[in-house]
Amino acid sequence: MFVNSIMKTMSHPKTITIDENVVSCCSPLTAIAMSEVEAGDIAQIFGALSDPVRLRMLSLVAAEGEVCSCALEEPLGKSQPTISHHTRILAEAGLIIGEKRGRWMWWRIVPERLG
Amino acid sequence: MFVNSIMKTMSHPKTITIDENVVSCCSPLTAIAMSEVEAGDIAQIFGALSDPVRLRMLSLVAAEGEVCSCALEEPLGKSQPTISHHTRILAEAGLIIGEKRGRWMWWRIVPERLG
DNA sequence: CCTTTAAATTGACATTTATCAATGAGAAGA
DNA sequence: TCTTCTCATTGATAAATGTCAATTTAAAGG
Repeated sequence: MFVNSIMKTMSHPKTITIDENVVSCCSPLTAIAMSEVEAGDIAQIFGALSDPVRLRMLSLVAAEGEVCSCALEEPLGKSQPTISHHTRILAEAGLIIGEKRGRWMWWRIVPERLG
Repeated sequence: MFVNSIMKTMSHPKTITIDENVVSCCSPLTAIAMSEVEAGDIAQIFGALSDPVRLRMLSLVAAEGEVCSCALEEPLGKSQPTISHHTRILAEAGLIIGEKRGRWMWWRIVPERLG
């Protein structure tokens, strides 16, 4: 239910029709793993989503539509530098985008990424 | 494109109709963040997916249908204890399931989780 | 039993990560 | 210009993570 989309980037199942009795468990695999580069790219996105504070942050930004950095400190119970740290990680993963207006930094989700 | 499914577990956007001029950027948010418990649960799943080795491992298991632990060492270039470590994390996140047959541990994906 | 084999566990270590206090940089207003 | 305010950056620290060598556990087969 959760990870549907990611698996589409992986190779498709292959039905192996070789005689099961002959193939020992440790014979080389017929499939080739996802490339290291691709795996690293995708892992970065999942890494951004692997922290509870960032998930709650995302849920707030998604619910509000647009949120100022300073408004996130109180509901998340984290210091200003920590909020800045997490917004940066989400932004670097392309999940949110920020716009500075005057003194304030406004964040919103990137819909193509978080649909 | 990647994270569609997760966002459905987050609160829905609310249209705020309060006078924009009055609301300063740091007034309290109207939305409530995802609970810490829920965020922790989801973060665990994303955490399992946030490592390149585990993503490549998943791609191999998905492609082969069923893979023995020992068959993963060579294509992933990791030691036996490291493979065991990663299969355990994927299994604890409910993404794969293992079955011991004789000496061998066979892994397959949990389709309801990775569909 | 004893040996062999596959996997899990333990212990150690280097790297990464989350956090905050302190400081720096840029914008707005008096 | 001077002060205030918001955010970013730096530095420090504790905790978590990925990795492997060594050991233990468990299953098969003499």
